Amino acid sequence: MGYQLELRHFNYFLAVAEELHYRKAAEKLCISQPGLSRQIKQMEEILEVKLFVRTKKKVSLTAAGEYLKSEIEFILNHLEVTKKQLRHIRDGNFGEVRIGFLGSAMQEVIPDLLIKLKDKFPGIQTNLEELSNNAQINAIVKDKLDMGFVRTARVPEGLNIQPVYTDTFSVVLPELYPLLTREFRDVGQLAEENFILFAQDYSPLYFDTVMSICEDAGFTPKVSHKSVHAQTIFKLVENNLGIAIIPTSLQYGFQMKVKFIELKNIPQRAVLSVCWKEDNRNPALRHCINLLLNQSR
Amino acid sequence: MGYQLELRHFNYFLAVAEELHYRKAAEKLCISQPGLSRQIKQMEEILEVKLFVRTKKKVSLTAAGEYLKSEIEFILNHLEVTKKQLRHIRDGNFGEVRIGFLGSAMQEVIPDLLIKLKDKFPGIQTNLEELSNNAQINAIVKDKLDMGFVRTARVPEGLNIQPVYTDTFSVVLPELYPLLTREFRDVGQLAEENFILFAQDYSPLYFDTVMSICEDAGFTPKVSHKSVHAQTIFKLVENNLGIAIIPTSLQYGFQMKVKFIELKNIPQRAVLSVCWKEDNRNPALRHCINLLLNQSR
DNA sequence: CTAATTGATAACCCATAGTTATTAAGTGTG
DNA sequence: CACACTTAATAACTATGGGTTATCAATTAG
Repeated sequence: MGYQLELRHFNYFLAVAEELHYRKAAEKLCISQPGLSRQIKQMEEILEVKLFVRTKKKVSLTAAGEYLKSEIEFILNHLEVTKKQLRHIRDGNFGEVRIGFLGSAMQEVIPDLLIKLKDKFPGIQTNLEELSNNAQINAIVKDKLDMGFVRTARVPEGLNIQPVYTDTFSVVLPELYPLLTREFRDVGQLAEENFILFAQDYSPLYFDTVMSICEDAGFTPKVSHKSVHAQTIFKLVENNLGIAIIPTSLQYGFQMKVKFIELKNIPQRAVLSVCWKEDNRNPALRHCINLLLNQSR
Repeated sequence: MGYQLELRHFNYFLAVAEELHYRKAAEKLCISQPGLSRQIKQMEEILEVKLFVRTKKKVSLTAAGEYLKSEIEFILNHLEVTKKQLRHIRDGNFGEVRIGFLGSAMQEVIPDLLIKLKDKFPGIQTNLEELSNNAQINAIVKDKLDMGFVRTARVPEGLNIQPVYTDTFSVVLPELYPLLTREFRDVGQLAEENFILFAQDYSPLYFDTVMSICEDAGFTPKVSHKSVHAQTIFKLVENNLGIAIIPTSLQYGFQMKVKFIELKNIPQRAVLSVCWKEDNRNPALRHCINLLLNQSR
């Protein structure tokens, strides 16, 4: 009767909603099954809404339960972030920003940002994680990440995206490849080679752009290998397994027996963008974004 | 110890944060003061963060407490909205949309929307509230309102705005005013009259637009009265206390002894826009916005 | 000084979360 | 169909800890 909804109910509800099995959920929560049953029942009474359908050995969510699940996930995650921020504030820090990035952002943009952050906002903690374009965007939507460095043109509704670094492309050739830089005119000369590219699902935009570079030069490349790490690509090139086209800045920081020819005369550019959720409540994020966008102009 | 944060703590914390006085807060919560003291202390232990400073008869929030207050307010409000939505889903309804509006939106746009909603989504409940531009925008930012009908050009970051109805302006004159419609050429003829306008802080854009209409006609109007209700303005005009310039559609629905002359030949238009929060999680809102934006094109 | 605030502490009580034991109902096998 | 073996719900009990009252220490006001 005069009961009150509590966070405990939320955790119990989520466990059942995930397992769709009272005993298993109770085990996961380290409580007994009847206790769990009663709490869920109580929750339904408090909310005056049926959340689960128990029928013939099967537990399933009602429409309302489905909706509640996503909202509770949102609230509990928000709470976790808040707790973390609280500790940062207590320690005299301003907050934490969780940053996702593609490996290629580590060459220029991220070190720059970190140095400027340390200078202007020494209190802001950073938490870096290397992820694919899609993984970053999903994490940002779910508030698991505050911002991401991606190579993509379109993002879901509710996300903002701004270019922060524009790069030419370069061809990567084995060190002893019989073509001198001064003899190089355009990519068409490499039409017969095998190409090694970043995997399409890792960065669809990159993939399409490289294809368009080749098409502009009048051929369709034979793609022999796909990889997600620059190092792997360079290694393959070094071993004469093919050639590659990559964003120019990626060449720095590797010691490989390969040579680079920058494609200055084509219109395509590799654009690295920063992406964040419009309504992210993390105040430290705003400072980061401002630093990034002002420095690049 | 192995204590756990609960919603109860949130409500207690908010009461103390608002009253800044344990006894008064305890009274408001209908519990005893020692109980409240203990719960707050426990909360600080769980979070490992001091939330209040108790010093010499005065209770005040720490920086962390200040931050937590705003986050808890956000979470509890979100929870209330979720509960309401749950009941709508249970009742076979799709959800509830809380709509704010300026009085002038009630003539055309809102009745239209409500009829279409009833037709296409009979399950969506609406909750209408007449508010000023600013009050609406603040409420939308704080998730107290899902959408608003405003006359303004700029909105804070995170809000979307789209025009839904464009209107000419009309001059409002007393019924017996010695100027026939066919004699009317431009507003300049009314340069010597007193003007009655909507209050500037009620709708800054309207105010500026009317000023620009007069300036284009080569004079600066003498503003004698400001009001927030169309009815009041008409009443003042009826009693020869001045003349007005209003969005044309406002004239419908009133029985007043005034006449209207539409200003068809000036470029200014009164634009009514719909405004909503980009990341609003209310699924019913999307349907509303889609209905609105499709119908107006 | 005394009186009247304030929030914190201590000791107690009882509501209720969580327990164990059991039941009812469903599923599947031979 | 009887059988074992699930499942979640129910009943009765236990004990944690939220809320209570009584009191204290500290500050402020007169």
